[in-house]
Amino acid sequence: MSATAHSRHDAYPNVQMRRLPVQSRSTQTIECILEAASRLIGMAGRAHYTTNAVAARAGVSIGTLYQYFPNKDALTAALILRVHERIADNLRVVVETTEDLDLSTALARAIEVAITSVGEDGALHRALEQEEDRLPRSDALAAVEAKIEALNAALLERYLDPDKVQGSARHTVAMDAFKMVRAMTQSDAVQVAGPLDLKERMHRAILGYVAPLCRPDLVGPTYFST
Amino acid sequence: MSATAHSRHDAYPNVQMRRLPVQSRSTQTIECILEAASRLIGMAGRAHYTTNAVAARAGVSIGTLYQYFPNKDALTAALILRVHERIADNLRVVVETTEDLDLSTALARAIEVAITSVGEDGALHRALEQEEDRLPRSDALAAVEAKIEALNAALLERYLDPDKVQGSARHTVAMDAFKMVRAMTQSDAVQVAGPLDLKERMHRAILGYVAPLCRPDLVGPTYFST
Amino acid sequence: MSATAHSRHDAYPNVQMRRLPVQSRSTQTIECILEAASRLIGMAGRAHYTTNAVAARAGVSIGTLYQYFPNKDALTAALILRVHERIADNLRVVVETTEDLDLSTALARAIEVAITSVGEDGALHRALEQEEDRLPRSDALAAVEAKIEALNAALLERYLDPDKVQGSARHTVAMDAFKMVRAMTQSDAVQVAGPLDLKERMHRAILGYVAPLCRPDLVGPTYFST
Amino acid sequence: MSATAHSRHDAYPNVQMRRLPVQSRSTQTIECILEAASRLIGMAGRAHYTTNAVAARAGVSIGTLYQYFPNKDALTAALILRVHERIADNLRVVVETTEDLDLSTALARAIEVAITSVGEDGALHRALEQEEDRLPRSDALAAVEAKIEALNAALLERYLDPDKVQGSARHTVAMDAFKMVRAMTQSDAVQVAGPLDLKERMHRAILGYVAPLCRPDLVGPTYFST
DNA sequence: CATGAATGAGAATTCATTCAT
DNA sequence: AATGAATGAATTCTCATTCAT
Repeated sequence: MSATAHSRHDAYPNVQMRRLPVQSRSTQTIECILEAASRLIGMAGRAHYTTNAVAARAGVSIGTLYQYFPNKDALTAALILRVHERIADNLRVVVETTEDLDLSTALARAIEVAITSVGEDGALHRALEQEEDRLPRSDALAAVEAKIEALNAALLERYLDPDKVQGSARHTVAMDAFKMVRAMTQSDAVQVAGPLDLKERMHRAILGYVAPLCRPDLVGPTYFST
Repeated sequence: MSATAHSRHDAYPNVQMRRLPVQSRSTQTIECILEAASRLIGMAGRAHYTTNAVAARAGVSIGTLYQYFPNKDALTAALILRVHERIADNLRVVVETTEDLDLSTALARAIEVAITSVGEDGALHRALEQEEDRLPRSDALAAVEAKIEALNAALLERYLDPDKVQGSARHTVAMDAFKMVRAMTQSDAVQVAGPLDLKERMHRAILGYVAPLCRPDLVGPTYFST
Repeated sequence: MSATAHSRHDAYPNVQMRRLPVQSRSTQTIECILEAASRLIGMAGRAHYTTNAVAARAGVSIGTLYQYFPNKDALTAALILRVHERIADNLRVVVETTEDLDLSTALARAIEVAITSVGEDGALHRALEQEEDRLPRSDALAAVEAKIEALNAALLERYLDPDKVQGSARHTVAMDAFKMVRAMTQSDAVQVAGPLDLKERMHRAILGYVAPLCRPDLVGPTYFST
Repeated sequence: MSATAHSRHDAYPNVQMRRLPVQSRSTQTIECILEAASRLIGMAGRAHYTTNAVAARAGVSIGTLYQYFPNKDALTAALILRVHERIADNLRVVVETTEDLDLSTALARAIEVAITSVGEDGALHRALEQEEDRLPRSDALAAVEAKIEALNAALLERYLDPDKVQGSARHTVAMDAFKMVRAMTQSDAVQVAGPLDLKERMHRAILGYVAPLCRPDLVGPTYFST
């Protein structure tokens, strides 16, 4: 191999897809492969995430998989992109449906969506995060991540108090909130229920961080003054 | 080769150390191995974390490594244990040195310690977290984790308001705070500096979450009332 | 795989041996592997020259092969080196034993040696020549080739007429003669016997080329004047 | 997939073309495919000579390629045949245009033609030679080779002295000369220029071999008598 | 006839683990 | 105890070939 054969430790693995799906059959095949990959990396742990296993689970031959993805990393990268696209989609919905709400209520909705979406494939998210570090950031991924950041910023934009946070710090705060949601959602603590369930705890945490930086009149009910 | 040679995918890998170090030379050898493993898993990424590489880097033969660790997972488990012990040590110091401080000041100190310690081996922490999911939780690890939880609880115990949080929820809140620290520390946002630097953002976040659950007279300065 | 996994088409494959044989057991293992590789590439054709086949034929496991050779190209390069070393050895003997002979007799001896040596592994030589083009020229190989050129030059040096060939052309002529021997020896024509057997034809060819460039008094009997 | 899908290592690969081109469009397609194959095997090295690459380069689908060639070996065989046909064509021209010249001049012309033709696709020639060993000799190829041998023989026929070479040895000598030309032309020494350029060296070599076997009155100027 | 998606045997290579010395 | 050569199952990836459309 050339560039090829065993490129597991390559500094810059090629992460682009090999063949763009033009016909509907191809699109479906690719979807099957990604779905299989998702399940394997999410359920069984990295060790079972092998290209052969993915192909088998997708019901296609290993050769077909490599027709679309030049190497395993490209498949993983496609998976990462897909997950981010779903996050962006969810965020977009949240942004659109919270335009007229106060901060507290808006956050409650955002958290609800986050919990639901991560509940579906939390293990996948955790597993992919590690891979993300190692893989080169494709343009497509960078674009989606930019969109996510923009959506996050848009979500908080209306509430942030210009006197307390300015410029890029606005984005930083928005991303902090986003990361807190991700972290708490994925954490083992998810299972814990009871008088203080995850949703309320997350609401308290995010609101506690963000509210003091926002315009008081748009915050809504908080946990402070009591 | 026997059927058991490759235990990579075994359901329950043996995670116990093979031989407890009784002599000082052994202890030193083990320390070398763990140190080498730390560096490899932390710096180069999981892909370069191989038993042969660890042995080479530790300056011992692969046979010697297997003298002390029955398999790779046992080595990884030892690494995880070690990291947790360090966290516990750090926490203990924080607990002891914040006994008489108000919540705000105590958290500031805790955050400082966390940032420093993770700054030293953050990549290691991230990499190990994934392994942790897969490996069986050894008694030793469970004990250290219990200690960490206890220390966290102790840290907040004095401040939490019994009217607002009761029973096990106290632990949950403490661990939430701990996890928020871990998550924010390890996140890429670390690099961001400026008017709102990481330390202050973390302080805001944790305090925002915890303060409303505490006795107001012990909280100290917050970001709310402004 | 790192740079590794499948490097078949790499522009610059690593061709160095991985571990130099220090113990006698290792030396023997390497020798076995090279011998097996020789036979496979020589007898069966490139298609059967696979690392697994080589290991099997050498009676070692595939892992052992890769302990010494980082990839297939390195094995091939070692083979090429070995073949050239043998050529150099043969040449050295010829040079030493023809010091006092006339050109015609010296060439006859050289041709005899060449026919014998190539007769042993002519197919190997042909197969390796192609690989040689593709592989990077290691320092070791360059050194042996330089030695071969020097020996060839030394062989002819005494006979060449300074008035007819000067400077580097002397080397060129020597190498031409050498290549003619190689080419004719390896050619299918080898089988042809009869009134004009291979040995005589080669003698005629080389002598016909070289003699006119040599000092007449040192040439000895030729085929011309008749 | 059927057991016969991979015929790579078959003892006797089918080397016949599947469909004789009767229409001009087919002829053109075949020509495109062969041209693409030529370039790939010649320029990029055997490793890039794959059926898919050939089809892509030829601008046809892989299915179309297999319409005309039952397998890869058949394509290679067609390539070999084509190269030999070109050699035969060149030889024919040389024979026809040297009828009335003396040996020395005729050889000079032949060498010139050889250098030119090999200069065009020398790498291709070298690469194909190896394949030739492995593939079964088709009737068509045997015929062209016979024609080449006949042309070579014809080229020398007039000059050879019946007293010095008889019968089949005449052919042997002719082919020796031909092979020497091929070998020297393809060798690395090609690049060397200077007082003794390739053309002169080849002339010296062939003439040195052949002239002593020829009728002195037809030889022309040689390098001997000096 | 042409297309190109799909196939899968097989090749290269890695790495956890064993065991003779 | 320590060493490190040897092992081989498992993994990634290629490419000749088929066949439904």
